[in-house]
Amino acid sequence: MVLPKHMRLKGHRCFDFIYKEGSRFHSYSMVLRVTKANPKIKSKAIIQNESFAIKCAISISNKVSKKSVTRNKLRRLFHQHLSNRLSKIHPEFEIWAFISLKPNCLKNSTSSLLGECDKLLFKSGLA
RNA sequence: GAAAGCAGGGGAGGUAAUCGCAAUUGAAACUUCAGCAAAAGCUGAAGGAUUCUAUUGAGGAAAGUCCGGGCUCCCAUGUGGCCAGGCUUGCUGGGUAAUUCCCAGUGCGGGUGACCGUGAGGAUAGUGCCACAGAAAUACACCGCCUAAUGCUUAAUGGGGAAAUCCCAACAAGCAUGGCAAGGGUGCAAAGGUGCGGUAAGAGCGCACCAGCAGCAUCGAGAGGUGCUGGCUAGGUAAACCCCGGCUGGGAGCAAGGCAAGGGACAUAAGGAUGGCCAAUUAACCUGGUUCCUACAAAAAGCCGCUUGAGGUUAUCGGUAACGAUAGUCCCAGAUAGAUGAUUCCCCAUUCACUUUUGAACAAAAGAAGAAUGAACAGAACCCGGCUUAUGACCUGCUUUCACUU
Repeated sequence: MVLPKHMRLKGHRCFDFIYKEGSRFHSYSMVLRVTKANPKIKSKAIIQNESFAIKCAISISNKVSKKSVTRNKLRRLFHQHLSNRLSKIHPEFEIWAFISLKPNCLKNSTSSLLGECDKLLFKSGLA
């Protein structure tokens, strides 16, 4: 299962913004960045008359694995997990979240990775 | 029956269900704009983080980015020829848009064979290099072999002489001049190889066979094949320079490039004008601000390019084949922080254990309730054609060798 469209983060400017402004939460095998949304940066084409949601993105670099198959599997795993956890939450304003995996994350099993992800989400106050 | 060789097929099972994602078609509602209308509203256009419906949704290598193109932009460019430069370009003929690719052959090498491999012009155009070793590497005689020739010494023996330490001839031995390239040794390589003859010893010196070269005849479209004759033939390296033949505008790559919108504004940076004005502080210096000049970007965000193409597929014809021609038919991913996933039951397939029958046993056949598994390599990013590398189970065809039976 993949994240639905309204929960995805898009556009290069958004990522630049979150890299600069986001508050960071570290763990052994990943980094979570969270900010409030910056509506100025959003693409003009998108008209915001919807209820606010948490927008997520995941970055898995080539250093994690050179094979795109394993990267795809990790991405799908995280997408499914995040959509299960965060789809029911409706915050008062829009929040952007961004998880980047560190190169050593393949040493852990998938269930422990998801556990780490839950801890970080709790730490940041999202869940 | 066994062991092999070659060529293919086929690649997360199913016209399954539910949920989810991407693209597209259609419908509905919504939003915006325009027009009409007194108003409610109606009509038209556009839009997408809405809803519903339908269709489609990754590979044989999508990979490596090693070649060749298409396409796009920049630079150069009148046309033709010659020269220079560049090219791992190099047996022959064909195929292709093109190639370092493919097909069919030739030569050479490997295999009992089916078959496989092949970086296959020139070393007699020239220049260079060949360490170490070895006497000598484009030239030789260290060891060795030889006394036929010439010279010298000794000289059995024979002859002459009255005799002599005399003279003549001379078997044999030794030495020198010389002959040899057989053998030894060195080395990747030592003046074609093996054998017989021949010789003082040897040597293509002669002969036979083999290798190479040249000429002639003949077969073939050609690379080349076969036969005859001749003389007797000097290692390697051209991925050393080079010679010969062939080909050849250069560069960047879809983040190519184009369009729309927006704009020389705001902001930033460095300096100059020994400029003007203002401030600290009256003048000069200095510092800061402002003005003017210069540079830079936001810009990888929207749309196009973008997937109808040297396309797939079927039939017929031509061709040994690669491939080509004609006709019919089909439309089959197009994302841009980047879509293909998850769950479930049934069916199917394989394996395991189970039952029955045949059977001494191994095993074979049938059966149906059950369990496990549904795989390896691997993920499109402008598009094609090749090459290379990775890859589990299964299936098909042709051929070879060996063994057995008839």
